[in-house]
Amino acid sequence: MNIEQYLNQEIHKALERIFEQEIDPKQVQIQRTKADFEGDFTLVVFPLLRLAKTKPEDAAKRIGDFLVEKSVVFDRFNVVKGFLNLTLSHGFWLNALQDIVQQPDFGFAEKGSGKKIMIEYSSPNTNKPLHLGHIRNNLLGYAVARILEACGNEVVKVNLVNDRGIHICKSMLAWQRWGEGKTPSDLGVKGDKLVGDFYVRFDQEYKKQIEALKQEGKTEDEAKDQAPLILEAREMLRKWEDRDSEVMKLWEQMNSWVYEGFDETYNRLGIEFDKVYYESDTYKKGKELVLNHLEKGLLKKKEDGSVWADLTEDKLDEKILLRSDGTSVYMTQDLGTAVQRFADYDIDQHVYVVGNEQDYHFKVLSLILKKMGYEWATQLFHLSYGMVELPSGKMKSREGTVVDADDLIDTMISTAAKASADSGKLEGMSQSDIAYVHNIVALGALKYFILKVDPKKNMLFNPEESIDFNGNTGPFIQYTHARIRSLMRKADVENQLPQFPLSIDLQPKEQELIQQFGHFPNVVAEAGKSMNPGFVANYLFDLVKTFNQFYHDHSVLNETDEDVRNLRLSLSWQTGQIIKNGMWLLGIDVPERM
RNA sequence: GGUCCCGUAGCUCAACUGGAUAGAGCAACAGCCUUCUAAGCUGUAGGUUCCAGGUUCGAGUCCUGGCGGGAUCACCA
Repeated sequence: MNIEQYLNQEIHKALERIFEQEIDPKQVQIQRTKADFEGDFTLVVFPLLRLAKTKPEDAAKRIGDFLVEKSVVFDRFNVVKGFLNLTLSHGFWLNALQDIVQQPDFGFAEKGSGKKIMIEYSSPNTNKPLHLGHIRNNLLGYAVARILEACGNEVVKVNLVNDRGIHICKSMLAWQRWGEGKTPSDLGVKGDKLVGDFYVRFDQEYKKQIEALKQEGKTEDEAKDQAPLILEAREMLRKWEDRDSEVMKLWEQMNSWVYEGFDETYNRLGIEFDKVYYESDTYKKGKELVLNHLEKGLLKKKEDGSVWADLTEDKLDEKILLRSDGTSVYMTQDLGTAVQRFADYDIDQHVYVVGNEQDYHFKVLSLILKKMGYEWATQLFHLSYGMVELPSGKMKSREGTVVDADDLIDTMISTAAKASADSGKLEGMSQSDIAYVHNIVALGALKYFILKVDPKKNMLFNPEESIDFNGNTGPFIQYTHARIRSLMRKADVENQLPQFPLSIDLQPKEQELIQQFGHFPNVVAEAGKSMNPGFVANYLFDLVKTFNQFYHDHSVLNETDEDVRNLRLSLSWQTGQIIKNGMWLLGIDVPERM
């Protein structure tokens, strides 16, 4: 139990005694007191006026008198309008710190107390390298997975790779024709880049053919439909579906190149999966499910043989589930995999990290499953996130404005290296240690920059200005951690913390720090509930600011009063622990030095 | 056009989900390196929270209607 929960409980009990009746916990609103007012926590008395039947000020005073008189926790109070500002005793704060220090993993709920949750994220196409949009997806998915885990849930992280379809055939065909048999290692490029390049090549050649056909008098649509390249690509897809051995071989080879490239990028980003699904294995799933429900009369078949779900009574359109040739569409696959995953893994919830352009898709998905009678249909959660926009607008591959994930990471690392060299703080360290620090600082900057923004909002990314290392940034938080670790080394208390006495005066900023320590579990819970890592990011920034403000003016090592010195060392150590834990939730490493 | 999301300082974002005088960081200006790491700290300046109504003790937050931006409404995935 953290500080806020404890106070809530105590005050709730007191209120029931004062008003001699049961009180809805929702009416007990306790918040941290605003900086401009005296006090630590504030009780909002407006919701209680119906019980008190007096003016707000009088009710607040009555409650304040009672609390201060009956409990040693509350030292004094003041009343401003309907706000009861309570100041807690020093003893309470010191006890709270004592409790917090004794819980090494504090903020993290006990394992096994929660639900089993599957989270799907990343989900790339194999014909394009990862770009900035994927980075937001990957970072969000990974951070949310860790936060859910910290909230006591068992989490299964999965990736669904789109490795089939006409777009893959385009890359394959282009490579076959113009690739001269050269592999990624022959050319010295990443596999995913190579395949992406041939996808682009296909498109270029395809356009030339379309132009040529238009010169011959065909319409745009006819030209698009009849160009030799597209016909060949379709033929290749047919062969793929017939498991033609030559096509399969090519497909497997080119995919393996892509996966190698993806894995490298995932590694650099520091993200991972418990299981990878491939659409080539799952794309037929769902057909049987649809046919079953067709028999039951839930779905209907049109004259041409296509199967539809009628959602008009839910104010949505009709949705096709099987084409007239009997094949599955995207929705059908997702229906099938959802049913299978809930059965195979016995999960309670399923989170999909997918961009907001698919809001409609997921709305329909859970609606259809609900109509099919699956109780867990309401437990599908679409973690919908906004676009990453550039100063020039949206990323468009045709205009070459796509920000490539690997290029971006490279840029970040060289920027971090330069900033680091300018400061000269890493002198004397080995090259590999220095490279390690540059790497985690660069990625810390990138990850924090993206995660601090509310997922559902579109966000702006300016690659030219790159990312700051000052202010509300990952490196600022990492830097504070490095300084705290340095302090611990110099004080020689790394492994055992000194005990501090329980009778010592606390400075306001010291109380504020302890308050923030106690708030951390709430932040983690809130981040889990709303699947918003931004809560954690912004909390860490607040904490670090408070720490820096205070410690800039107070030397710990030169402190002669041993009690004060021990207390401040403890507060520093604790701040370092929370930074480490909090950044871990975001998937960001913290260095010992930087 | 229907539906969904967004609109907060010059810029990028917060605001503990209905609480007090809307806060940070960039950028600008003025200070602080004999002081545990200056990737830091302290100040100054910057606001009709898109507009208009409504709900109530209280609205950036909730409801209605506008305006602006984005997404989506495929036998693509």
